[in-house]
Amino acid sequence: MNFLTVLKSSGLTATPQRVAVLKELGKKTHPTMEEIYNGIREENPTISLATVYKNVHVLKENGMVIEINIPNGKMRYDYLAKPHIHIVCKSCSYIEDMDYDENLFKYQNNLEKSKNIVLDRLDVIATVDNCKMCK
Amino acid sequence: MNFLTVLKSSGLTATPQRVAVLKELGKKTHPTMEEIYNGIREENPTISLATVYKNVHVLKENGMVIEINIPNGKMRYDYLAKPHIHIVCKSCSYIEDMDYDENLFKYQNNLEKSKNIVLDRLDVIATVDNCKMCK
DNA sequence: CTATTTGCAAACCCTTTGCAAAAAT
DNA sequence: ATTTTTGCAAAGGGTTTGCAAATAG
Repeated sequence: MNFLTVLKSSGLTATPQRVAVLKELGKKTHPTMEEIYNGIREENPTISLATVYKNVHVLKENGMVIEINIPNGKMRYDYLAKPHIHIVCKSCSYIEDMDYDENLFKYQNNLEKSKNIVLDRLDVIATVDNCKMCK
Repeated sequence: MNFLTVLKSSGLTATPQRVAVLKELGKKTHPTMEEIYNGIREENPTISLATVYKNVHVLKENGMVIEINIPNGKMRYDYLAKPHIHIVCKSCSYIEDMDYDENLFKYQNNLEKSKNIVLDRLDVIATVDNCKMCK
């Protein structure tokens, strides 16, 4: 997967910093801004945090990245996700991805029909008190 | 509904400020901290914003209030809600409540069974680009 | 050559905290 | 009398912004 090409074909300016942000988002799952920043700095120590913020937002506005709003936590970002839900552990903040299932699609369809609206997104965050990743 | 009694029967200290916060949350739907604060100040001009924050968190920890994490917006709070989802307009931030339906209950049950977990909450936020409240 | 992006530092906004005085039980 | 809460002001933490220099197209 060529991140530079992905950017150009979306009509975005392909600076090394922007490529690095996209690459970093393709690497980790659900990183915070700080994690993206620190990840990039290993190879590109001169990038600034402000540039990471600006680029993540550009990618978000262009539909390449989604924002995950975790209760009691920092904002997290996800690259090119097909619709899925997030299971968040309240103890350790570990995030697990889960696919949509038939019932969720039905729910969305019923909602759109009954209210005569088109949903932009349907974000589902399930929280659990503990998970298998907890110490 | 007697808010003072509600507090005492939960074992909480019933200060006038805490009663006022609970009363305000019972009045408005999905207020922000600032809106709760300003609402209370009409009748109780000496309350401080810090006190509102502290009390909302006490109420949240005692299960009387839930937190609604809207994309690109301020945190909002909701009094004693039976499970429902929120439809948020991206243009004007208007929030509409919707009941769970059968499919959503099925989704939650399947999820809990298939992963052998018990969910603390299942938060669903649907976003739309425009709504009937938009100017 | 023009438009966009970068990086820095400062500003911003919401939220939390420390602490002494006040109030609740 | 003891414990909890209040209110203030200061600090904190994440995010955004203004702007001149650098880079992309």
